Amino acid sequence: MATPSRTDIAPLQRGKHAKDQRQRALIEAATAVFAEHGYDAATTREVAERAGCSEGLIHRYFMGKHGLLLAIMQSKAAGVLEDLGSGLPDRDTVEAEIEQILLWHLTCLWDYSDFISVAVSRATIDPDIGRTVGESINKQRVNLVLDRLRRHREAGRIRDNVDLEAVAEVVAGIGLMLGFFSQVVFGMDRERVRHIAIESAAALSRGIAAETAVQA
Amino acid sequence: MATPSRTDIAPLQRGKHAKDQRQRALIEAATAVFAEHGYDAATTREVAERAGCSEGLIHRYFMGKHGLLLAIMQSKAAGVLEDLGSGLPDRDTVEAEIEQILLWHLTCLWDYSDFISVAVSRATIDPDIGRTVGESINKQRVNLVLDRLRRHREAGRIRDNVDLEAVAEVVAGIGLMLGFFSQVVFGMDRERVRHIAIESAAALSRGIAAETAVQA
Amino acid sequence: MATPSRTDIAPLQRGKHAKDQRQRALIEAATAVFAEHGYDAATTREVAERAGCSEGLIHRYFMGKHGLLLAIMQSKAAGVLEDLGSGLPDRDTVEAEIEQILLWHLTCLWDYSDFISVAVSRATIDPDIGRTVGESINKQRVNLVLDRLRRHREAGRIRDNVDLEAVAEVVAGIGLMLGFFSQVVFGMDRERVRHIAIESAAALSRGIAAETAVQA
Amino acid sequence: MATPSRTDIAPLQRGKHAKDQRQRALIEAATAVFAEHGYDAATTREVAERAGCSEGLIHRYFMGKHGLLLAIMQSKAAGVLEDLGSGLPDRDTVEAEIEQILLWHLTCLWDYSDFISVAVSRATIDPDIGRTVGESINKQRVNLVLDRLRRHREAGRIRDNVDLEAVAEVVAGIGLMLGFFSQVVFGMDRERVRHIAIESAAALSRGIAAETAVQA
DNA sequence: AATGAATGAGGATTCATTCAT
DNA sequence: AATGAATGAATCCTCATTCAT
Repeated sequence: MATPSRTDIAPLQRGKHAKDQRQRALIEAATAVFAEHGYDAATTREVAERAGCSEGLIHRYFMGKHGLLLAIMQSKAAGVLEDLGSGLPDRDTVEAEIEQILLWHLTCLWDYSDFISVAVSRATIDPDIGRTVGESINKQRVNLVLDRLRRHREAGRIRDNVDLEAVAEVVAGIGLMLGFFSQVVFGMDRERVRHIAIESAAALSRGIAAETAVQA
Repeated sequence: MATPSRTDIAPLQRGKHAKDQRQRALIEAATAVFAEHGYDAATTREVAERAGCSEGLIHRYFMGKHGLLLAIMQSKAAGVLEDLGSGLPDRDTVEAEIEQILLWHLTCLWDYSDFISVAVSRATIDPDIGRTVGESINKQRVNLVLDRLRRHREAGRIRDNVDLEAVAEVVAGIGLMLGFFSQVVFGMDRERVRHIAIESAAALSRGIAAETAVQA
Repeated sequence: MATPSRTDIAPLQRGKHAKDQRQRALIEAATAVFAEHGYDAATTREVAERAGCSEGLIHRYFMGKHGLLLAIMQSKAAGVLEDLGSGLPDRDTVEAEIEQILLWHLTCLWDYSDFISVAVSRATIDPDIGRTVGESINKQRVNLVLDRLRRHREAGRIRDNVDLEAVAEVVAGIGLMLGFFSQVVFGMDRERVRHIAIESAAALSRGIAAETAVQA
Repeated sequence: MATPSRTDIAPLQRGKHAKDQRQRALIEAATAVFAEHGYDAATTREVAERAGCSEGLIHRYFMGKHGLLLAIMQSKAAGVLEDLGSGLPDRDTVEAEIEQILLWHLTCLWDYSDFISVAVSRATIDPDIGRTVGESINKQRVNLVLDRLRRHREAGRIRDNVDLEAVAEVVAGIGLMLGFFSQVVFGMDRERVRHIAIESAAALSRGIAAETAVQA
């Protein structure tokens, strides 16, 4: 999946935008290697080898191993949120909306599982990473969910006495749990996870639906 | 020569169950140190120092650093589940039940945050740990939730068409999210987390409640 | 002395003697950087930066870092001896002669302290440098002193039984000691050093003066 | 050459005072290696190999390469001064006194040439070393010379108008010049150096002798 | 002719593990 | 049974040098 289409054979060209390409390759390789062995146990040598360039470049480009980790976080966090923002159409019911959000997490976090692994395993140790994960990734995800729920509330589909922010937090949390832990960490069957997502979307949406809606 | 006979203060006595005591001290120290720096970056030297004994013992008792990690997992996983099993009385309503479960997670995972940090950050890297976390900790937690929900279903308080196992999975997931990530990793205000737990218990219980219950 | 007269801003002109200028800049920069960090610890990058050109030029012009060191030695050794040869007028008394030589050392070695630092610290390690320092710098310095003393001997101002070469060696040695070690390395007060130079010139000249001279 | 008399064959014993022995061996080896290649170019690996122990010990004992350098300075500086302080009997004439001092330098600095090389080549670069060399080694040497000259002044053998401290500085300087630079760096014939020392002792002592003494 | 990007060999240092006491 | 001294493998990083532009 990484670097899917290299048109030419030669991986290392001298000039031009080869630099960007190599930085990208380094980030991809590092994401994989860090996810596999853990950041500390991963070696810059393996990263460089897998990226097809010399170790020195890691230090030239990213000012060391830790800089590379930071670069991963920035680059990937942006990627995740971009993916999340686009391609989720508005839904007519709260249930469909939540279901869509959860299913999106299943797909996206599966694709980004290496990155999430690295982020999660570093979040408690490295303050920088912790902040990035907490603020950039989690908060923005919650906000996105919140925006979507607000539309439904305004349409009168959500009870008045529900704390919408709390619900958004929970939905985002369930997304992370199912998308990352259940699927990736615990290796649960993906169909089963999908089912759980749909079930919980149903339960939760029923739980917050406006009372008239329930009766209808 | 070192500390030959300390009658009172001495944490290290010669005979008896001094061995158990030292093992315990080592496990406690290692939990803290591993949580602080991460398993790989943590040094056996610091662990030994904080436990007040020599590095060599780590190898004698646990057959190395990794063995110590395993010992932590076993020892602490048992502790968490034991805490969970006891002291949670049956509740009369589904909402109270779920709320109680979530609030328990908040307390317990806070107390065990070091252990959870270590477990979570190693789960994706170390297959042994991954299995322990997945099967011992997560599965048993889900089962415990499931048992409690079953009682309510049998009492007719839960809809027939709800997949109870899925709900148990979600409840346990929310517990982990709020108890560990929100509280510990993201440093969210604990009162706020508590509020979210209560809100989501309410929403979820409403969502799975038997229809008559809703009308009532 | 460095960057003697750049009339315009542009340091890098294309044609002409821009090459000489850059070589000179490189040598000046290298002298300073080598003196500051020591030859081995100094980096070609810093040299190039300070000279305002690219690292590659060091290899094109001097065939590498060591070639640059050699170029420094040649260039600066010539400079020192040139300064020494000129501008020291003949003196009427042995004392004035020796005093003048010593005081010249004080001035000149102060100006060239970077170069002397490099030369001295490499002399014992690098055979090439050792030879340059020993033969080019020291021997020629001694010879110059010797020439001047010979004039005084021929004028009957120096005892017959004095080994003039030995005295020349010692005078040159004192010059180096006071001019470099006392002033530069030990950071002794320059006025104090000057006083010592004058005192020792007096003592030494008395010690080698023809006996009649003493009685006079 | 170093460590000439190890009584037993086994170089590495486990317990007891093997530690002191290994520290000594490390210092000796490092002195040689640093003198040969220069501090920066010298490798801890070669030091360890030549000392017959592992690189790790350098860091355990001396907290790194630089600590080893410091240890050399302390250890050897003490050695030089100890050698200097003892075994120089009082002399009856100023000439004999100065001659003895200079000849002692020739012997001692020859024996310690590796150490002096290291000290001199680092003195201008490393502030710590510069201070040690300047204050511990040079100042104390000058003071020792000064003490001896004072005895002769009190005995009326030295002119009143001579600045004794200046003379001491010069004598110590000549000692370093001849003992280290002439002998070691420039590789001058040792007999020739000896001759120069004697000549300069004669000249200098005549130059500072009390006037009556000259007439006598 | 000059640049600056890339290399790769090599170095100090760290640390889990072993072993003699 | 416990210590702590010693090891040596392995790591991140630096930097002189080369090369394509």
